[in-house]
Amino acid sequence: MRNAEFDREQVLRGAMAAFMHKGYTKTSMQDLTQATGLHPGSIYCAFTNKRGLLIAAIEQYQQDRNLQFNHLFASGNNVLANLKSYLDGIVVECLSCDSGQACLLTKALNEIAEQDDEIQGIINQNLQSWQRALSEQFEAAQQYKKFEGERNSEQRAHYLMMGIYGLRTFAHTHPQAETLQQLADQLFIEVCR
Amino acid sequence: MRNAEFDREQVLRGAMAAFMHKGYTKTSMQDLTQATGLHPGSIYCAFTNKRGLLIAAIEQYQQDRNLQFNHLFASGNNVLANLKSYLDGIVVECLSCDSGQACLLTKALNEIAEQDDEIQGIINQNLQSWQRALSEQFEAAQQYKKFEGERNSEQRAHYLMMGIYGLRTFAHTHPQAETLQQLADQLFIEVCR
DNA sequence: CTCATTCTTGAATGTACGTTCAAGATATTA
DNA sequence: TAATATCTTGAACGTACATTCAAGAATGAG
Repeated sequence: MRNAEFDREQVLRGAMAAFMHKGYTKTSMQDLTQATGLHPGSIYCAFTNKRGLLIAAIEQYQQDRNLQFNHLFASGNNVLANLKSYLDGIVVECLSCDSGQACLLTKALNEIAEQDDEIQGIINQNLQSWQRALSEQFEAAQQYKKFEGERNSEQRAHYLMMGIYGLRTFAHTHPQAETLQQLADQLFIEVCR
Repeated sequence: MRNAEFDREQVLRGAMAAFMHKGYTKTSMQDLTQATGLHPGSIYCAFTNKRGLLIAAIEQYQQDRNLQFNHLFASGNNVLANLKSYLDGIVVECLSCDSGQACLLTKALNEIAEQDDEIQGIINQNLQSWQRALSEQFEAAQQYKKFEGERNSEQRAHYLMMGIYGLRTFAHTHPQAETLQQLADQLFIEVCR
């Protein structure tokens, strides 16, 4: 008989930002009411829990990332150039560390790992789907370039993910454009070898 | 007129384990009294704070790691073989994830980053010294093998650190020996190219 | 043995947090 | 417009936490 007043996506992006900035545990409900513009009661009505809000935020994060990913790789050809752009984008993201622009998935993974099986499972699923998407790109890339190495697409995806995880952590201690860019370039060369 | 009864190193290793397992924020004082065998009052007397205990634990961690590192690389020759062993050791460590065997430095870095400047600084210093140690090994390695690539030792150290960070995170979602070992092998090949 | 000093103990304290809920506001239906 | 259903509000609640402190125990000096 009456619709919710708030914009769910906007609320979730606010929560996302808060969780990414402070981490799950250190983000208080007060932080979240401020970040989402919702009062405690509304949050509990809509998401059950602080934990439920995190889960919903992760879902939204994944959806946003998927859209962005698909958009970037939409152009049928030039797969490797797209991959390079993708990596460069991550470097830029690491540098714009105004408010701890980490990946929500890995941030939550590092914090919750081995504590909350359900969330762990959700994150794993999302990272798996990311891995699959990367694998597909490497598969497609083979039509444009014959790789020297004898690794399959999944192994390349694994290596790239490892590199991106590492790049993000490394950026915390070395937030310099040239250093990060050089690492990303090297990573790109290596993963396409 | 009276000496402390507890063994400082033993206490700090207990605290280390607790912090690595649950993360700083989620480790309660109760956890810490259990992990260290000390009562709250003693902890506050000896380390001022929960935060002070973390700082002391990080210091101890670094000292332990340094010892281990120096021991492994003590043999004057065979630098590259040592490096390989070092990486293999990390893989093993990632797999023995009984109780979240992460690196305390990166764990704290991911959790505290941009929140506590002093701790951030301490971690940065420790990671810098690790980087220097790795650089030195690559420098020494040049006497045994001429690298193809035109990267300097510092750049190789950077890349290796990125890889190790990434490997540790990757292990959370793929705790399988062959997958991790393959990534470590690939990383070793790449960093020595 | 006695005293002085230091360390240990763990219950008590204040605070900050996640969560609840009943009253109020608003929109839709008839 | 009246009735009803739903959403919003934010103060109040219980709990769990980091921290304190005063009393007790142990050590070394004289």
